[in-house]
Amino acid sequence: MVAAESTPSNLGCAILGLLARRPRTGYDLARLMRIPVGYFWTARHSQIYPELSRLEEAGLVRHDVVPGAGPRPSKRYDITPAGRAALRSWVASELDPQPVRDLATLRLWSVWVVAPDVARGLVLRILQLRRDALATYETELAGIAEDPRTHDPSHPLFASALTLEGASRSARAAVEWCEWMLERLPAQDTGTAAMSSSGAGAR
Amino acid sequence: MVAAESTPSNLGCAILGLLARRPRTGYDLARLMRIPVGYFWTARHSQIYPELSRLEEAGLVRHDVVPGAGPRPSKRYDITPAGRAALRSWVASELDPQPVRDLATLRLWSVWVVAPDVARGLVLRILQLRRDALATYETELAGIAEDPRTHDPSHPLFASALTLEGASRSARAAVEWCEWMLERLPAQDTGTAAMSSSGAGAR
DNA sequence: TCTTCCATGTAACGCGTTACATGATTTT
DNA sequence: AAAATCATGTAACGCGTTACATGGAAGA
Repeated sequence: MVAAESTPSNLGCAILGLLARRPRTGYDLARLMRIPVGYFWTARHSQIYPELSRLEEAGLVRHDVVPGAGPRPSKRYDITPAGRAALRSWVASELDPQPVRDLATLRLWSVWVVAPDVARGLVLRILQLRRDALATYETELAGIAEDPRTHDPSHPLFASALTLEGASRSARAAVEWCEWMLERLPAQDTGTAAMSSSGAGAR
Repeated sequence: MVAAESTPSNLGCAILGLLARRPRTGYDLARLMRIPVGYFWTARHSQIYPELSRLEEAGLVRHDVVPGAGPRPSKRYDITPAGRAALRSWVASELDPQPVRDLATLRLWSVWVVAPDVARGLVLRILQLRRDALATYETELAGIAEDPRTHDPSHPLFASALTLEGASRSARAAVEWCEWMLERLPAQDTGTAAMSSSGAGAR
């Protein structure tokens, strides 16, 4: 009844989701969109500032100016009741299947064109990336797991625990997959001789 | 030495990866970029046709005209030796960590703002999508698993089996995660009475 | 007769990345 | 003295999606 009611973009809803937890400056939001929201959705500050303007124009957020934090006055954004309603409606709305975009797997699709040791190098690199990611998620999950509020479905920590658990399981599955692939890609037993100078190993 | 040697885009390399397996028309490529390459990388025909022109200009693919297949003459594309070299070089090149973009998890991040039964509905929907995906991958994997060439690292089927195995494991992890979430989101025990007509179950 | 499949392209638009631009405070 | 952090914005460019455009053959 009040505003235009057009559902904001996914980015807009990501921002609303952060502001529903607590008020933030644009700079804060940009940092949080790397960690921890960046574990499943990323955005740069160059996207965030214009989006905040749009959300404000739609009446979903508002801001006041806090002079303290930075050198110049910062804008501290907060979600409005209309914004909260838009967020709820978005969470409950129909979810369509989403296209996947996974460069690592795309490369593996063509891994048959390279020598087995090069293939092994690629898999080892993917394994390293996934292990690093897994460690990050597990550390963060450990930091909140003790908190009993992770069991309260109406508390933000509940949702944080769910998403971190999902990220962990996904990364762990990827790590196991990489190890499975390495079993199928035996390290070169260097034939007979004449191969010691190769340089085939690392990049 | 021959051409400009600028690495083609990811889309270009995806196309080269398909053409390295066998010659195809643009239409064929568009279909394959839905299934099975679409399981980890998607592209529409409106992207593919211009990209084929760019690849041809760079000398990485060439085409001949086959009058048979369609109503108008079709262009049958094939990879050139330079294209094969570019593909090999891309597969072996340094792989950086890639941003994830997962709308389902983004929604779950804000799931604490909705009522538990709405949250359950979202998780059930995600579960359904992942189960469907898992069934697709497993069917396709079963279709090639018997073939001994899936064990030959220089055969395309080897790479197909790797990627399908990864997609399966990822989907299975997601299914198990959804089931884990459902345990934490008990179905509403409907208080006392007056709830028999709910319809809370299916979508 | 209508829809689907084969087959190829172009145009408009939106989202996301990279780079440009400025500048004070705090840490190294 | 230099670099990183806090803090906010704009501009250019590229990739991806949706829609526009055409049209013959085969099946429902």
